[in-house]
Amino acid sequence: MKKAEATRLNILHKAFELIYVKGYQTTSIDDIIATTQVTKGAFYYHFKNKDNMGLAIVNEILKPIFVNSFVKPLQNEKNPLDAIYNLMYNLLMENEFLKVEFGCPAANFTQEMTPWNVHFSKVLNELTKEWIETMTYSIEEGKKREFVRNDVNARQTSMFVMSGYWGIRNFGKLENSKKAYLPYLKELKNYLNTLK
Amino acid sequence: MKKAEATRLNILHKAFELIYVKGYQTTSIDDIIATTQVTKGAFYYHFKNKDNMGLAIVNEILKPIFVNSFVKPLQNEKNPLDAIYNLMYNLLMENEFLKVEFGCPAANFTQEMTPWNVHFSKVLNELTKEWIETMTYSIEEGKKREFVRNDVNARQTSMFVMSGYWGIRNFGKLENSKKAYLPYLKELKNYLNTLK
DNA sequence: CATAAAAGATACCGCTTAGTATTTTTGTAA
DNA sequence: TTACAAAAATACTAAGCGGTATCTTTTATG
Repeated sequence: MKKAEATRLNILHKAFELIYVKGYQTTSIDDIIATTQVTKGAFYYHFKNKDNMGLAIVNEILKPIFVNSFVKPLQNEKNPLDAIYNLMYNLLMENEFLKVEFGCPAANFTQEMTPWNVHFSKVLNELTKEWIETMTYSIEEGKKREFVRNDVNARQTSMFVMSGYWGIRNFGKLENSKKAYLPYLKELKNYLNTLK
Repeated sequence: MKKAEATRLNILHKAFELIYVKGYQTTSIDDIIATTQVTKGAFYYHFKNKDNMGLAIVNEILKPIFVNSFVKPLQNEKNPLDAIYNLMYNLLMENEFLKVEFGCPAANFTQEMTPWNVHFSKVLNELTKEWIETMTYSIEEGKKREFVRNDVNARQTSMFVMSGYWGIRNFGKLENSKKAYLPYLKELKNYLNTLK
């Protein structure tokens, strides 16, 4: 990897961390260049402006993480209900990258940027759509293999599950404790069992 | 009502609207005094600083709305499952105050302020706790009247329901359409039916 | 090794921010 | 009417913001 590319990625990674912790609007470019040890000239060599960098973060950092952690675990799994529960358990309880006190990066971005910048909304919407679609497909396949009742509406279920995840992330943030996740996970299991 | 008190409340109401639409951090005091037609001197006569005003908004504006719209509809209802569904339907589809494109004010505040100001977290936590508690009690009562299965965990269910609500609000914001609410509501109904 | 372009450093600009200090107006009770 | 405090207006500050212009260093290539 070229040095310039390394500098760029370094900015993206560090900035993403800062934004995940502090929020986008309250993370200043001066904050970013201070923690990356990169000067303003270097920053503006690589990015046209702040939003340009923000979009790069979503596309180049958040998206791959999302696909790897949220989408892939649902693919090529035989029993979708187990896969969904395991995914949620993993994301909430075990994932070392996602921290309870900072919530869900995608949800954070959505809430903060949606009123301001349509480009963010667009990309984030594509991201969530991919998740919903994958989960929906996974449930449909599960029906064929008789892991899931035939009268279950796959898309409806996917949206219901995703909503719960986003919501409990926000609640965990408020409580600042993973304990808040446990009753949610238990009830998620109950709910998923009713779909068998 | 004294004129001074009217000025104060006017600031709180207008500021709340602005913050609901734009977010707390990105709503400046200059924005607020511009839309309220109140001068900076008047603003700082009534509030020590911005966060002081923010807390007053949560306590004096958000809290009463929350109790009226979220908590009261669950009280003195015989069938908690119907009450919960009707509440959610009402909040998402009919409530004239809550707008799909701006999400849930309480959730917005939570996400934005939790990393910064513990006072906000505390008040917001009390708010949600009140909701959870009311819903939990309502379900417990429903058990006694045989509207709800006896093996249902009331608190677990409440947290599950609340999470879904917060999550779908964020999703609605992203999609910018109430259509996103419909599959959620359908599946919520399915879920609630399994608790009978 | 020369050279040019890529990459990065430095200083600064115009503007906005939250907050303060000071003055002026308004309401009310004696 | 006067006295005085409550309420509001005005002008200002210091710091922070995103962004630009300009200069210097590094790197790749003939």
